[in-house]
Amino acid sequence: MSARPNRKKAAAPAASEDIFDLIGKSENIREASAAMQAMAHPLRLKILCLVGNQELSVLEIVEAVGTTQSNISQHLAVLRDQGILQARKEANKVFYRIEDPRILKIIAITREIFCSF
Amino acid sequence: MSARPNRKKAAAPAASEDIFDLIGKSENIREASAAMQAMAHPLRLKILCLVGNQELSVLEIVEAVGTTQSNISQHLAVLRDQGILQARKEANKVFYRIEDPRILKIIAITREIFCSF
DNA sequence: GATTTATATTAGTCAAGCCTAATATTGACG
DNA sequence: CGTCAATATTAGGCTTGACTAATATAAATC
Repeated sequence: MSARPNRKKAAAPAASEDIFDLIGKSENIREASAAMQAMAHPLRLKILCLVGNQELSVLEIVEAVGTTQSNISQHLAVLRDQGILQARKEANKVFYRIEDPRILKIIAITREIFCSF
Repeated sequence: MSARPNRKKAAAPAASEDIFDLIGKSENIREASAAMQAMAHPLRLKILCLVGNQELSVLEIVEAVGTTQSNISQHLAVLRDQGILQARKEANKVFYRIEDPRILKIIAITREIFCSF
């Protein structure tokens, strides 16, 4: 077991810019990175798992997640600004949901991978 | 359009601990969060996309990604410590690969979602 | 219109993450 | 054994992120 198994072609082109055309534009990387970074925080991930395909008010999220209202509000803002969560205001309350099916898919797979059920 | 559409049951149990049994143990959240956080950095995401299901040496990664060797080495260490990348040393060189099919799946889906091809 | 309820915003502090530069390790080869 | 090549590690400064506490907005209710 010393002969470098499983090696495919190296994909190391002369100009280092070419790589972007193979693995995606750097813009794509930025975008994906930003979205993942927004989702990766433990509280925000908990919020996303909690919301799922429902629609929850801020208060419900605060009570379920268990931290300050201010803290939750700031995390919701991050997710909202990234376009991951959508907000709907009704009278006094604001309801959050995940509109983008791609986000739902990512969360579903994350669950599938990291949770036992 | 004012009557709160798409609302399912609120999933807001009395004891706030119960939530963990519904959306996953807090341990799962931590684990998933850590893995996502490791993958979310733009350079690290680029590394992961570049490696894919190949096996690349550090030098190849450095040249393709385009930053300092030290910088790459540190990012590789983060991914290695998280168990996302596996290293194999052969003589002078170290080859990195993604062993876990779950990680490959996440990357594939991330690509599918954020890249146009 | 004053108070209460629900949410958002701001400011300040503290910790964490990232990059650069320099140095250390490890193996190959003369 | 000394040098080169490949990779890893450490230290330093700097920027960013997160939480707390306090304050602001906005709508409902009395």
